[in-house]
Amino acid sequence: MHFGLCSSRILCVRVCAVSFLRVCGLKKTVSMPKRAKKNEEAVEGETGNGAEPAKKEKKGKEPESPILYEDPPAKMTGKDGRASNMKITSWNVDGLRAWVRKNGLDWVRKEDPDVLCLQETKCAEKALPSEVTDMPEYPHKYWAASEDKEGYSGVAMLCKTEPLNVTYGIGKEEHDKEGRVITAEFPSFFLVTAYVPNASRGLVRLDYRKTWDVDFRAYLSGLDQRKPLVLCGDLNVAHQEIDLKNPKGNRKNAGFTPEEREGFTQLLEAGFTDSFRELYREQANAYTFWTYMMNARAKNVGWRLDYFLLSSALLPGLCDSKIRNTAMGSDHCPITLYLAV
Amino acid sequence: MHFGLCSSRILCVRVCAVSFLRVCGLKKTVSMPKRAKKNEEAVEGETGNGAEPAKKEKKGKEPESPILYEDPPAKMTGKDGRASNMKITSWNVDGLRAWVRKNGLDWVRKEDPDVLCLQETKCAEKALPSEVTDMPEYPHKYWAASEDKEGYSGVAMLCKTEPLNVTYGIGKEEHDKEGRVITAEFPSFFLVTAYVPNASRGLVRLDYRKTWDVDFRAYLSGLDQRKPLVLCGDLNVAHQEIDLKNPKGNRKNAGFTPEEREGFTQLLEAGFTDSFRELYREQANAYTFWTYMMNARAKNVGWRLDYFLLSSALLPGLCDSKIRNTAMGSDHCPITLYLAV
DNA sequence: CGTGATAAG
DNA sequence: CTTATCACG
Repeated sequence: MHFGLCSSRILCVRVCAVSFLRVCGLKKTVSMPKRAKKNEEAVEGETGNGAEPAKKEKKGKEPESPILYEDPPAKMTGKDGRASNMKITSWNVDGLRAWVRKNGLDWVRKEDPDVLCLQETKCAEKALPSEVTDMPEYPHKYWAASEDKEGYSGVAMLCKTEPLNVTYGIGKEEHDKEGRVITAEFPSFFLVTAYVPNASRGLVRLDYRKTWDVDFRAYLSGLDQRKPLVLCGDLNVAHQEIDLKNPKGNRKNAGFTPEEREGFTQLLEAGFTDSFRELYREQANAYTFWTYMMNARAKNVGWRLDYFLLSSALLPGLCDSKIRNTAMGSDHCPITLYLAV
Repeated sequence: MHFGLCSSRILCVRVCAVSFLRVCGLKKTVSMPKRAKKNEEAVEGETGNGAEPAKKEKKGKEPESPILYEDPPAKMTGKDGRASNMKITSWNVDGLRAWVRKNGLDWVRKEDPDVLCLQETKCAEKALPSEVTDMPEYPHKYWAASEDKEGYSGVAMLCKTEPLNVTYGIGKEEHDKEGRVITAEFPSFFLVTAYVPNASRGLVRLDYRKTWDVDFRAYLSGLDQRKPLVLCGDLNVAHQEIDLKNPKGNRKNAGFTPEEREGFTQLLEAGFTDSFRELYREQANAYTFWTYMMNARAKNVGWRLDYFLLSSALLPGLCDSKIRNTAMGSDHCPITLYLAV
C-alpha cells in the first residue's frame, strides 16, 4: 500500500469521520506501549492530582504518553481545620451492567465512599444486577432511568445514611424524562447528581443543551437559596483549555463549544465553585474521560467532564477533590470529594 | 432462595419463553462437564457418522452427554466402484464475519473441499473480510445477500474450478430478494446451495415457507430435467423423529411442523435422496445444529437441518456424506459430501 | 445464547 | 471503541 499524493486527503477524511467523538488530537499510531513510562515532569507532578503540572512553555511535540499517577493521599481537613466527614464518589459508568461485569464494584468497595453517584447507568430498575441492588453497604439506593428510550442515560445515588428527602429531575417536564438528575437532601446540604445532555455529533442537540443549562442553573440556584449544595456528575463540558488535551481541535465539537463553556462559566458566576480547579489551579493533563477509540486513555488524550461543584458556604469545609484515573471499567474514571460538613 | 410451590410455574415460564428457539428437550442444569464422557454405546457407534446408533429400547433417562465423535475416514468410492473426485462442504456459518474471527477458515483449509457452500453469511459483499475474498484456493467466488434487510440471510459458493454458469435465486421475484439460493452448473451436474426460510417463532412465517417449499421444489425439478443436481444447505427442517433430539416437544415448533416435514418428504418424492440417511439409515443423535442456549451442543441436544440431496442419477457415485460435528465456529456444523461424477 | 444493525456517546 | 436496543434465529 502507498499513500503518496493523497495522504492529506486521507487525513482529512479521518478527522471528519471522528471529529465529533472527542478524539481530536489523536493520531493513529502503529503500536503504543501499554504502560506509560515515567519522565522527569512526571516525577514533579506528585504535588498534584494524578496528572502533570501545566508546561511552562509548549515547544515541539507533546509526549505520546503523559503519565497517569497513583493518587497521592487525600487531604483530610478543610481550610477551617475541620476534618472530612463526608466522602462522595461520582462515576459515569457507561452502562452499569457492563461496569459491574468489569468489576467496578470492587473498586467502589475499596474506595468506600459515604455516597456513590453513578451516571449513564443505561439500565431499567428491574434489570439492575443483584450485585448492585443487594449491596448492604448502601442500604439507601435511588434510581432514575429514561422513560422513553430504554437503555439510555440514567443516574443513581447510593447512600450509607438515609437522606431526609430525595427528588428526581429539575422540576421541568421537558427535562425530566431522561433520568438525568437525582437530588438528595442531607441535614446540612443538598447533593445533586447529574448527567448533563450531550450536545451530540454535529451539535444537533446544542440548542436543547442551552435550554437545559439555563433551566438547570435556575434549579440549582433555587436549591442553593434553601441550603448549600454539592453538584456532582458528568456535566458534559470541558470548561477551559486546560481541561482537555486538544482545545484547538475541539472548539466546534460537543463538550467544548463556546456555548457549553459559557454555560459552565455562568454556573460558577451563580455562586458555585469547581472544587478540583479550586485546589489545583494549574493542574494540566487531569482528565476524567477518554474516548475508547485510538487508544486515547493510554496516551492520556482526555477531557475533564466530571466535576464536584460546591456552594460557597461549603468551601471552608472542602478537604480534597480527587480524580481517580487508575480506576477502570468505563470510558470515564471516578472522582471523589472529601468534605467537612 | 427457595422455590417451593411455584417451581412448576417457573418451569412453565421458561418453557414458554424458549419453546420456539429449538431448545425443547433441554433442562437447565446447575453444572455440566464441558467434555462428554465415553460410554459403552459410544464405542459401538464407530460404525456410524459421528453419533450413536439408535437405541433399541428407550428406557429411563437419556444420557446427558451423548458423545460427539471424531469422524471416521470417509468412504472414497461409490456403489459403482468409481473413486470420489468431487468434495463439497456446506456450512451455515451464522454470520460470516464472526465465523472468520472464530477461525472457521482454518477448518476449511484443513477440510479442503472442491466447493465450499456457506449459508447465513449475514454480510454485504462490500463488507466481506479480506481473509475470505483473498483465499487463493478458491478463485471463483459467488455471493448472494439480502437486498432489503442488511445483515440478514445470505449465501455463498466458493469453487476451485470455474462453473460453466452461475445463477442466483429460483426465478421467482417473491423469493429472490433474501439471498437464499446460488446455483452453479458444472459439466455433469448442477450444484444448488440454499438457505431455506425459517418458519420463525410462533410459526409466523410458516405460510410463506409452504409457498417457498412448493416453488423451490418446482425449481429443482426443472433443473433436474436438464441435468442431475446436488442440493446442499440449511433446509431448516428435521425430516423424521430420528433427525432431532426431542421430536415430541417440537411438533409445533419451526423446523419440525408436519407442514415442513411434508415439504421435505415431497422433495424426496420428486426424485431426490437424502444422502446421509441413505448411507446411515439407523443413525440417531446425528445433528448439524444445536441452539447456543442451555449448553445444547455439549449435551448433543440438536437437529439435523443441513443436507446433501442428490438426483437419482448421481446416487451410484455417492461415496460418503459426513457430518463434521467437531468443527466449531457457528451454531451449525459443516457437512461434507464425497461424490464420483 | 449469539450475530448483525442501529443509536448514542 | 464500547455500551445499549432490536430483529432474527
